Amino acid sequence: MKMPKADKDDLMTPTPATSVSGTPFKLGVLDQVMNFRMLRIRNLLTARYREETSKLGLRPGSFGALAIIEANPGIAQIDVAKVGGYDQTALVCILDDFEARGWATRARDPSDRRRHRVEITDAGREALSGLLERALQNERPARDALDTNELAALRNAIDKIYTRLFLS
Amino acid sequence: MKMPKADKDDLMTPTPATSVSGTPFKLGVLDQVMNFRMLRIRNLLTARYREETSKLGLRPGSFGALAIIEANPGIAQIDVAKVGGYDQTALVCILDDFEARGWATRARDPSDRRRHRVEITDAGREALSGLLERALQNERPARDALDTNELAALRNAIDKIYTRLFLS
DNA sequence: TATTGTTATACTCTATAACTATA
DNA sequence: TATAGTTATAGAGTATAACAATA
Repeated sequence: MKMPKADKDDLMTPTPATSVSGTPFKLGVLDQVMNFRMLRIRNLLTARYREETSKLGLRPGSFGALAIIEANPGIAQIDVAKVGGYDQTALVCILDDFEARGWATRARDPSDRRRHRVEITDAGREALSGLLERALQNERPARDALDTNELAALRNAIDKIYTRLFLS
Repeated sequence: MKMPKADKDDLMTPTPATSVSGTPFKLGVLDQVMNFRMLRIRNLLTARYREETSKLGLRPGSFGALAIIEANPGIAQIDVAKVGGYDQTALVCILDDFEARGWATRARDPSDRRRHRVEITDAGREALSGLLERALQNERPARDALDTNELAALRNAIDKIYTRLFLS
């Protein structure tokens, strides 16, 4: 049976066998898949963070939405959805929650009354600051695994990929 | 209001503003969060692949499970779950599906009759080959965005982080 | 007619607990 | 008593369609 091989396969040396209760297991062809490698560390990075924020009753994506609202005063809901990659209907729940917490306000746009201008409040900014701190603290171990050059290289590679994928 | 800053912040130059229908929007503090950057490209990478495989009736994780079974002949279900990071009950459905398709077999382990030894079939290997090809084809644009050195640096950084996170 | 926001709904994924058979 | 596998079920997340208000 023939298995396809990744391009530049020589760069893709196998991941150390995953050890479960002393016995080593292999990942097989998954070693060739870059997306799988990224998935694993993302799952590890996100698990604890999700656990913490869900205790606060926050939906996944709340942090991102709040950050986008803070950075773009008066942005319309639909643009928050587009920028953050959310479903528009999911945002309705998130913003209902933000209003209930006093983190953001909705107001009709006078120049286009279909639109709701969304603004962050001072309480929202304070909450955002706390959420950012948690997020940074959460990925601290990942950052600390790399030296300055390695971190810069990772950042460079990720942004190059994003630019390529997003613009094509 | 004070916002916390990421360590090594100087390396984290802002992402180019995301343009939606001509208007540029900012990502604000999200620029500092490495996990957010990785999330965005992973979502882009996975979207099309998920779409294709779900048309085939495959559950998310089927590719990974099949690869692990292929690489570890006779592995027990619970070890597939541990290695791949799956919920054990989710694996039951995945393996039921594999058996129905003739991709894998389950058999009692004579030395411990609680365990099911899982083996891939020739048809399963063929299916795995096709899934791998799709996965590699899917991330081709991401690989092509990087030169040889950049790809090696990305791989190095990801594996260093994984090793650190997994062993701590 | 198209767009923004909303509601309702259905479908999927995940997590939990309970059950069996084996050790 | 603990483990491997299974089943059933409830909860959360996501996606879809339909609707009201506005352009």
